[in-house]
Amino acid sequence: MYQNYSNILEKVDLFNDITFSELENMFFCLRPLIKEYKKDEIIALEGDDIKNFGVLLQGKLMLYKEKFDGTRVLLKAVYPGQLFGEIASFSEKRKWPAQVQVAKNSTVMFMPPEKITNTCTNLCRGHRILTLNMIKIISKKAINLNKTIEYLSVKSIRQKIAYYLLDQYKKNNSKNFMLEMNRNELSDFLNVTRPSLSREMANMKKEGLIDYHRSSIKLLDIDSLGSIV
Amino acid sequence: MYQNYSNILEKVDLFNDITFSELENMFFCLRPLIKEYKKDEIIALEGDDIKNFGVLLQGKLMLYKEKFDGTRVLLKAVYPGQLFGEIASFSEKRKWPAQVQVAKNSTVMFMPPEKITNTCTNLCRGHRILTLNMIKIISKKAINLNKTIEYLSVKSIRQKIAYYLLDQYKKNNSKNFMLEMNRNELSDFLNVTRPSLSREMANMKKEGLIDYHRSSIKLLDIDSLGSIV
DNA sequence: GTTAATCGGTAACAAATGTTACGAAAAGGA
DNA sequence: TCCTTTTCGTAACATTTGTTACCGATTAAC
Repeated sequence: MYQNYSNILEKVDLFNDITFSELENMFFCLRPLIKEYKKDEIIALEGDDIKNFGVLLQGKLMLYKEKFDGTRVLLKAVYPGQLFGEIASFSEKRKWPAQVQVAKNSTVMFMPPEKITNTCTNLCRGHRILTLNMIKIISKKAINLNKTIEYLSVKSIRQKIAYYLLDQYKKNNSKNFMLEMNRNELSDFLNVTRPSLSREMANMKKEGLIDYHRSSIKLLDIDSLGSIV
Repeated sequence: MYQNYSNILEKVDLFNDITFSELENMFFCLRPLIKEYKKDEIIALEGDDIKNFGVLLQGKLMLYKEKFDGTRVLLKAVYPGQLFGEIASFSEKRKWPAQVQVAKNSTVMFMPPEKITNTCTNLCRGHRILTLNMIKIISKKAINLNKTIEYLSVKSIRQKIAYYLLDQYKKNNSKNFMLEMNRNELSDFLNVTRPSLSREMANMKKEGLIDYHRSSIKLLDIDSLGSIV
């Protein structure tokens, strides 16, 4: 019954280094629940009790945070292979921290967190790796959160831009690269308004720190960019 | 040999729900390394390879982040019972993310992360709980990081204040409470300057939202505070 | 009790950022 | 190709926040 999903299951980080046949055996023990959802369905509401964490096999989900006035804010999208709710499911409170809504028809695998932490009686290799993978996944999320905090703690727009561009520079290993986001998304990510972002980028261009046209960026003075940060 | 530390070991979250005698047995397998440090010693530099994560048994440590210009910023303090470096030790890169320096003469227990994830041959109860505790600890850190991000994403000072005060309100379960931080620390936490914080608090006092004197706070209009957030 | 150090409030001014609006360039569709 | 929509740059102005400086209140040290 899991055969249909074999190619997706291979891409799930939680199942890294576990062969499909191993996995099939483990599922007898893990007993994951597989559910199909239609677009716009709501999987969980913020504050609901969380029993299982989810693994998205197919489709796309959106996480929304409810604000006081009833409006909601998009937190992030979940793509196939990714987990959601796993951090909350291991926490004390065990409440969904955000609303989960289906953006495209989706297939979700649900698993109780206890199955990750309780080793099964026959001490299988797969189970041990599962635990290790889970720790890695959560650690990685924590590291990414740290990164986000670094961006947000920076005060001036110029610093944010420099910070971001130097990160991209390291990532691309080149002074010329394309931005992965458009101006709107970037301004959102840096938590500033688009015109303010554009203005500051224009200033930096004037001063000869960078050059750009639309998404294509050229870093002209790495040292000065570094000293801004 | 671990007897000296028994009262401290009981307070370490990583060892929750594990009795001291169980722990002593486990240490034969875990083989933790216990080291003493003098004030001002440097335990690790940012970027160093990380082999073990640490558990602070006694003393106080400071984590510093190096900036481009050589200056460093205090990230946070580590107190007895807390872990440090555990997230990085489970990540791909395995580098120390910050400099670790001794603030007060300290005793540190180091443990290799593999010992947490590899169940030992005799499948002891303690080991399973250790893994569970570690997942809980990392999850909790991730949740706290999320909280910090929420504070930082808020744009206006007034929103930050409202956000913070409502959090404290929930925590204390009363409209009257004492702030746990002085103005300097609070302004630092909210990532604004002290005079700006004071000014905005004064405005909110004028408008009848809150009342305060020094550290003692009284929330006068919860609904309005809520609608600010 | 006296003195010094720290903490918090406040105000004037400077600087940074947001707001709003508009137009040109680019991209996408029919 | 032409039209529409989106994206981006830009400018004037409003608002918010930071900076600097000073003073009184509180606390700690002697």
